[in-house]
Amino acid sequence: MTEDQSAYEHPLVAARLAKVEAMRAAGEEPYPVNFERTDTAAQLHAMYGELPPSTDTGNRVSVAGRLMNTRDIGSLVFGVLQDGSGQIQLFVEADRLGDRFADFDDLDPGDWIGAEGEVVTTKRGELSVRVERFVLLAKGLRPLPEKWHGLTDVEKRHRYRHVDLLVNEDARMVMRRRVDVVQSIRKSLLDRGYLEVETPVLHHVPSGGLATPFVTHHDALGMDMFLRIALELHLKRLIVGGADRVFEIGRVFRNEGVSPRHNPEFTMLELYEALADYEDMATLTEALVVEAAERVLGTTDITYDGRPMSLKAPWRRLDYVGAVAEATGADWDPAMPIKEARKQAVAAGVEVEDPWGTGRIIAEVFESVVQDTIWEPTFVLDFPEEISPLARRHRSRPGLTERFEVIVAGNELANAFSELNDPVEQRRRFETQAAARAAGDHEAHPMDEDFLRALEYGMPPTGGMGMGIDRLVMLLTDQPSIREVVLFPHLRPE
RNA sequence: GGGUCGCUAGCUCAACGGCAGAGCAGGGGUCUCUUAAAUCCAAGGUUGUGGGUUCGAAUCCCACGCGACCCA
Repeated sequence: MTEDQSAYEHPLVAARLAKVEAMRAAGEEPYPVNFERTDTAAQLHAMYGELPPSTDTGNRVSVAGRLMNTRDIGSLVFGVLQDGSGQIQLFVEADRLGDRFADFDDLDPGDWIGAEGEVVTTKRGELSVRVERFVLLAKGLRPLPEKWHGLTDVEKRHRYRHVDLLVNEDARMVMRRRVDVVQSIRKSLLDRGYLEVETPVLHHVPSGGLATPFVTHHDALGMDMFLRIALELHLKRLIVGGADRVFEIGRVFRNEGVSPRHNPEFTMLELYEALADYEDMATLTEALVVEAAERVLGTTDITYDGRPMSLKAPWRRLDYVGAVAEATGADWDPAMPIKEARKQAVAAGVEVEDPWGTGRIIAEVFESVVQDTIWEPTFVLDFPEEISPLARRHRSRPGLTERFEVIVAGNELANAFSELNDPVEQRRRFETQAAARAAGDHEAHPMDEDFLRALEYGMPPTGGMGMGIDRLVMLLTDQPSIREVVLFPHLRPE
């Protein structure tokens, strides 16, 4: 069945193909060009909420969708029709259909049909369309999964998402909520005067983040290019160009391992606001998440992985270095000698690599001993400069930057800075990163002269924030894996 | 990259060294009020792939493929 060549020879497919050929032989088209629908399933249910049993409404409608199941009672058949809005029962009587009744009986689960008839309720009270006429809209050649259990094999659900969506209500719910979350964020930002923009996916320098890029090649230009790992530097160019508030919701690509929390391509929101700092970004980040939860779920009290969680603002605040100090019972300072930092890290059970400075070591200790302990959304504030090459120095704390991450359920949800806008300082940071890169750190930020040139024209004080949309959707749909919230997750070919 | 587990009919699952089975779907019947309809009959398999052990392998061993989870 999985081999395309032999699929048509499979008895279950061959039987359906034979029906197609029989229809054509009888002068009927199994894949007609169109069908006029008057109502969807959801519209009918909304229109006739609570009718008593055995009601004839006198309303003649036409509906269209996939026939999911039939219950054949001799000269009476009940069908379940599923369209994009929901399901509606078809009530099919031999008396009413005449010669065509046998043809209805010949339909298979999975076939697309259009049906016309009066809206009625059955003796049991089920809202139905009492079919007077029907037409096959598209023959399904492959059998549907089992009607009760549906498709449960995770690999098949992801590989054949179209089947997953048509038989699993949960899959449809997750897709719907993802769409609603993105719409909510877009609305929240548009309402605040942000402009939605699109920036290049193909980059000359894989900049704006610390990650390994995918490399591709431009034939005509004869040069390698990189799929973007972040949206940051082009959006900042737009702030230089005079935009006050911009955002982009776009796909970024990171050439790293696949895990329940990482897909090689994922969706990022990034936004930049002139004359704002990271405190403004914190307020905005809370608002975006709260508004999405309220619009999509109607509440900020959610359950994730079996545990309750409140998304209500204000969120807890935690000092980054302070949290590491508390968790390890040792004093930490980004200015402390690397030797000492290394010793304390080892004491905390963290392995240290040679090119790392104190800031990077603190970051590793944070991820190892603090991050997993955070459940409800928490701002972790003031990151070491070494691991924050695009964030401005903290206005009062040496060695630190004005940067926070939002950690939820042990995962990074968002990352924001008061942006570094001093081009000379930015150049110095890039040079430091380039040195780390030369020393073997493949995820250090590369030099980006083109961006520096933009900064040299003057970027106003700016706040910026990036958020992982997939992770937000995971939270709001209570899904443990990113593969459940990405419609078509990465899989090796069969 | 390492470890553990999984892969049997279209789908959901049994059988765990001794004749590969069931339910649903599909085929043929009965039934005008079903909601996973009920019911009778018949059919459906290279047990992920390739080796090996054995009188005998879905089952034990090895390799490979794909996936899940954990670790790096």
